[in-house]
Amino acid sequence: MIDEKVRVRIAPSPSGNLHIGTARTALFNFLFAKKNHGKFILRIEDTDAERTSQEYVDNIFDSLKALGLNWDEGPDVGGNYGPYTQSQRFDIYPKYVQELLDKGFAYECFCTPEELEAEKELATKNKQAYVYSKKCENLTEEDKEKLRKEGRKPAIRFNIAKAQKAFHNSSILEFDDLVKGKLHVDTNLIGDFVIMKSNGSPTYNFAVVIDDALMEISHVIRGEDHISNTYKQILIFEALGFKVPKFGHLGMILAPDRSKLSKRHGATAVSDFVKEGYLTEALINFVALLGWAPSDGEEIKPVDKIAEDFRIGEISSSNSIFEYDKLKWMNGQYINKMDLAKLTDLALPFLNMYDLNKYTRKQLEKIIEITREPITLLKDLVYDTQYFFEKPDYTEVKELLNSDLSKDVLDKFTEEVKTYDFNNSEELHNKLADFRAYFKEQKGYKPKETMWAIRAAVTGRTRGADMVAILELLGKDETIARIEASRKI
RNA sequence: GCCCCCAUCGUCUAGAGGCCUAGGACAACACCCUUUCACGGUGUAGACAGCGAUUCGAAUUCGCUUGGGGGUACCA
Repeated sequence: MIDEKVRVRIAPSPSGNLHIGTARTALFNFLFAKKNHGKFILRIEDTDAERTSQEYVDNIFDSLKALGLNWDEGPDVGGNYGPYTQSQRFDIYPKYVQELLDKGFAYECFCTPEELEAEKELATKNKQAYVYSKKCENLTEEDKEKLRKEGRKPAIRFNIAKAQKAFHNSSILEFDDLVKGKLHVDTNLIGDFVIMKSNGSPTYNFAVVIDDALMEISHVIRGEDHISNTYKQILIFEALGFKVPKFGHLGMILAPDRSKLSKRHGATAVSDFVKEGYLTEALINFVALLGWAPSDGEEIKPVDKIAEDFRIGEISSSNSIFEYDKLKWMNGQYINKMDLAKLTDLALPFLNMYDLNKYTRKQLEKIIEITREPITLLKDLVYDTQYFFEKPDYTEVKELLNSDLSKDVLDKFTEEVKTYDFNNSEELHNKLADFRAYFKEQKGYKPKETMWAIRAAVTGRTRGADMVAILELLGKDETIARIEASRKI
């Protein structure tokens, strides 16, 4: 149990729709906050105006909400530490840049992109690690004045060595990661990085620190791609006299081919998954299992139950591969357990190519109820419910319908069905059972063979929902019409 | 190139020196149930990357190798 005031955040950059990996990071932050009675904060990091768009901001909001990851503070709900959108915080950064400049932990750099590029090329040529040369570190006022007259605008760089020396004994910087344990790096290998661009906007590593410090973030839980940033950030926290938060780095989610999960692997954004018919409940549950395991072995459980059982130190520190098989299985589980009315609401939009007015709401719910079982995605419903809305297509079952067995069965069924009461499902069920039994005894036809013939005639399929329910939904007239149609092919 | 992280069945994982002839889940396969598909049930197959070291004893500790991932921007 962590006793101090817990404040965690998710800080997505709106340069794309909410990625499933970001959703997982958000989830773990959310779980950590819930478990420790802390606050979960949403901050939008839109410093890079070039790649940012409002559409993505909206997508992030909607996706997080759909997943049930509600935030306590954020751009829309506000809070005492706002604004929660980085671009609206631009006026607060210069003050801290100046402080770093004054303390000697930062300096102006007039290097041009070309000069920097040359340095890098030289390092590569000599097979050396590239580290910024610090050639602007000791520029005199005259030098700077001269450069400024040339029209050069300086960027501000952070002085790694100076900060390291001020707060640590050696050049090795170490921190205790919440999930990975002790992590370290030799700060000599970190170049003096830019904290404020020459155009006056802060860079990511600088803005995060200021924001996290001012928002009093206690624990930073994020992907391990940020480990190398952590060292830079720790040094800034220290140089500014801020309390350094605890860090926890999660393994990454990889595609089945072990590369970064990207668009070519299919859906990557939460909204893409939803469009394919994944339930947000299943998505969030599945993603929780990537790197974390429930103590009771019960894998299917809602987020609030997961939160009770969550311990950050038990998260796996390795990467995990995103396999769709288990997600699909889990989605199927959720589809079958979900409240029918709710599921119908979610399913109907997927069926908008059909004339839904053919049926009452009650009947539509019935259709969903009897077709939900074998599906793993909501969009599977399109195919599986087709014969309720359209005339059957017999091409797949032509051979079956023309078999002697089918002819026998349908000869008799055509006559018998006229006597059935379609408004009495129990009777219908019994009549069909008798019908199967009759052919079993008389001809030795297997029950399923008898049913195949009927199913094929009525739906054009050999697989599908419960026949009794199908017959009821279709009604006597339509059933008879379909059987007659099937006999003419 | 350099730096960092990681390493149990195909995949997600349990496992924190003897409970492990390594457990579960998904996927696969077989059988049962059954009006089909599915669900469910039962079962089969399937892993401690390799090599050293420590120890009476190692999946669990240490080192090396290999493999995978990440970082190396005036992107976030």
